[in-house]
Amino acid sequence: MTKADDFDLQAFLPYLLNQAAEEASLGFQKVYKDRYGLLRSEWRVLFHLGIFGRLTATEIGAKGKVHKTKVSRAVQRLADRRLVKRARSEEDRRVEWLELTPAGEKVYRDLREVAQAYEGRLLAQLNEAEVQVLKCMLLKLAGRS
Amino acid sequence: MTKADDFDLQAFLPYLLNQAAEEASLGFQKVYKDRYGLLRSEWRVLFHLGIFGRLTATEIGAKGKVHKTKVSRAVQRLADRRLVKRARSEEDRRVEWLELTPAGEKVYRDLREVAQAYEGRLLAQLNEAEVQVLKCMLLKLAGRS
DNA sequence: TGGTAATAGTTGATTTTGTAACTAACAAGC
DNA sequence: GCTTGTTAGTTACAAAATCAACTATTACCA
Repeated sequence: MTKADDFDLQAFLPYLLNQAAEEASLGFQKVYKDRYGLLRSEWRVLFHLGIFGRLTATEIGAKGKVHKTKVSRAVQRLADRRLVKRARSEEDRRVEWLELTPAGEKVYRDLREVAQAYEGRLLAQLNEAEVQVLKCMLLKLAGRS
Repeated sequence: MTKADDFDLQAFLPYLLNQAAEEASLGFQKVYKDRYGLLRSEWRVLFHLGIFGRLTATEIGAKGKVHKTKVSRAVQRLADRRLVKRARSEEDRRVEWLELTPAGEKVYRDLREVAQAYEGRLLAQLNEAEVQVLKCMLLKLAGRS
C-alpha cells in the first residue's frame, strides 16, 4: 500500500534550491578542490580579494555573508600557502588588511576563467530571457535586492 | 586604490544559488530545529516517509540524492526518538523497511503545514508566472528533468 | 583620566559531515 | 555446494562547520 500524500517535495522551494545549488556547485568545486586543494570558503575569500583588491576579514564576511570564524580559518590557510598577504593596519591595530599575493592573483585569474566557462555551460541549458528572470529572482530570494 | 575587476560574484550562478538556497532555508530550518531538534537530513528522511509511506534507506537515498551514511544516521536518530519504525524485511534480510510511527506522522503533518505556509510567504515576493519559470529552471539545473 | 562597552579577529570544544573500510546477506556461475 | 561478486546498511576515522569563550585594541562617556 502506497500512501496518498500530495505534498510535492521536489517542488518545495528550499529543497529545490538546495538541490540545484548543490548540483550547480559540483563542477566548479571539482576544479578548485582538485587543482588547488581549496575549500568553498577559501575560494570565496580568494574571489572577494581578487575582485575588490584589499579588504579586511570583516568586510569579506559582510559581503559574502560568511561567519567570521570561517573567514578567519580560510585566511589562515590561504596565508599559509602564500596566496594571501596580511598586514596589520597602522590606524587601527585590531584590523588586518588582506590582499592577494602574485601567486594568489594567478590562482584567482585561473579560477575566474574556469568559473566563467563553467557558468556558460550551465546556462547553455536555458535561454537568454530565462536566465534574466532566474538571476533576478534568485537575487530577490537571497535578499540582495 | 581599488581594483577594477569586472567579474560579478553576485551573479555567478553557483554562488547565487547557494546564497538563495541558504537564505530560503533559514526560516524553515528554524522551525524544524527549534521545535523538534531535527537536522536537515532528518526532516528530509521524515518527509520522504511521510509522503511515500514505506521505504528502505536505499530508496530514500536515491529519491533525495542523499548519501547512505547520512540516511543511516538520520534514521538512527529518528528511530531513537520513536519517530520512525524499522522492520527487517523477511524476503531479504539485508533490507530494512522504514515507516513513520504515529508520533512521526504527527511531526510530519505539523512540519508539512509549516512548509506550505512558509513557501507561500517566500513566493509572495514573486508573481505567478515567475514562479513557474523559476521552478522549471531549478529542476533543470538540479538535473531532475 | 578611568571604567564600561564595542569591535576585530582567534582559539577551543562540540557537532556534523565525508570517505573508506567493514559486516551481513543475497545472487550467479560453475 | 563453493567461489566470486554485489547489495544493504553500519561503523571508524578524518575533515570541516558551528558556537561560545577568549585576547587585544579602540570608542564612548561620566
